Amino acid sequence: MKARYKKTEQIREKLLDTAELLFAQRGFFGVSIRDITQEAGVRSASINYHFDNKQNLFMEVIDRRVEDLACARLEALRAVNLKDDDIDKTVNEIVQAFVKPIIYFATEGGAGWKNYCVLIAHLGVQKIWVDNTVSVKYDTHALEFIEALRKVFPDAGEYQIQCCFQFLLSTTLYAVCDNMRIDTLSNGKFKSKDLNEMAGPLFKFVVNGILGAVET
Amino acid sequence: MKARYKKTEQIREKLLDTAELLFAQRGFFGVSIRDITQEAGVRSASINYHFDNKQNLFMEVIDRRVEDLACARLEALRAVNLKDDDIDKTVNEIVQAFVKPIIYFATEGGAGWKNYCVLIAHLGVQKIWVDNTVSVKYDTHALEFIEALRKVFPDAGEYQIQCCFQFLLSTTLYAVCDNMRIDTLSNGKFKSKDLNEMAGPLFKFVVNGILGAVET
DNA sequence: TCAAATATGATACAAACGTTTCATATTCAT
DNA sequence: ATGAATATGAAACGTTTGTATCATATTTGA
Repeated sequence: MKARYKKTEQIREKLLDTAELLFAQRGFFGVSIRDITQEAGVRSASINYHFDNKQNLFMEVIDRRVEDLACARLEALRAVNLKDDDIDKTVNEIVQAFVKPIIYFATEGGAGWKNYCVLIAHLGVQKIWVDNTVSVKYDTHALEFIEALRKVFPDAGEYQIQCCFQFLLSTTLYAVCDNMRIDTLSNGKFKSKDLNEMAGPLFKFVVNGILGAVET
Repeated sequence: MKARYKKTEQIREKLLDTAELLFAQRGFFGVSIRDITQEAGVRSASINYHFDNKQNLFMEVIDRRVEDLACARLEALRAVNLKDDDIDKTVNEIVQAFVKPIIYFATEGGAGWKNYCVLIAHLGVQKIWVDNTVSVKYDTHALEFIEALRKVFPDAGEYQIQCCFQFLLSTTLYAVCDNMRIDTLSNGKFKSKDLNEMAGPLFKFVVNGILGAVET
């Protein structure tokens, strides 16, 4: 680990913020090192100096927030009483433990978090990024949620459980991806920015969906 | 419209197939013209000759199948009796009208269709592509599905209806994106390739989800 | 069959790419 | 205050990018 001056930390943060924004908008290949450095107002060699190379900068962008999100989710999940007899309530709590943290960060965490959520939403549907980043960083905490679902539905098929988690994941990711599709489809009547407003319908949808999908 | 020789059609198809495959794997910016022409075994100037430029080739890749998918969906949707009193059944038919065609094409339509589905799944979560391609090509038929849902749930809020369509869409797109996440999360026990196997749980999930989300 | 239309192959272009270099300037523990 | 460690600025590296050129070859309707 390279020793650092105080000011360096600020430049690294600035570069991470800018990269996060641009990667979220156009993806890894759609953004050049000069795009990032120009937007951040630093020299173009900065990224190679501070992060070695572009790929590594990308990894650090992902890494920077992965812990916060995973921890918030797991903390919420561990507060759920999986042995409760009220299955509807338990499923609801599991779903909320998964969804609420990311919605919270996306809406209240500042611009950085917002961009980060958009970014991982789009990484999640691309095999190359799932292999190289998403799976590596998120699988362990994803497995805890799958485990929780299994405990709630001991009689359900393993495949049904896996599917339910995938459906929960896809609905959540698409909700935070900020593609503004709902804006155009509703003729501007509704804004995809209003993530908190969507939380209600989303919970109902996923909870009822899971309860329906594990039915034997 | 430029007149064409017979053989040209074959080269254009070959280029579209190859571009479709590579764009699906790495996205628009992750693929160069030389990547495509090399893989297709033609000279690198071919794309500019046959398609003017890279962006236009991309558009033609999208265009090539958009009609087939939209038509299959709308045909199925129009066969649904929206006035039926059995709401569960009607919702199920609407969902099937939306999901079945894309699953059919992705599994039985050959490699080209498979790649195409992966591609549009990943375009759907990126604002730049939603704006420039997805919305342009798919909004009209999406609106018909939203309209159908509204007819089935005349008392539901407009926002709930919009959300339901978004949830239906996200679950469907993620299912066909072929990111193989379920393979790693299940330790290889289940394969995301088995789209037909997932169709059952998916229908149950989405139908029950919608019924739950529109509840007032 | 022949002339006009269209496709090919090889090559070239300027611009943008990620990365490296290196002398100079700044920082910080001592 | 000093010296070793670290950061900066400007320039350049060799590739790769998307696109254009143009003489030659092929295809086609007449």
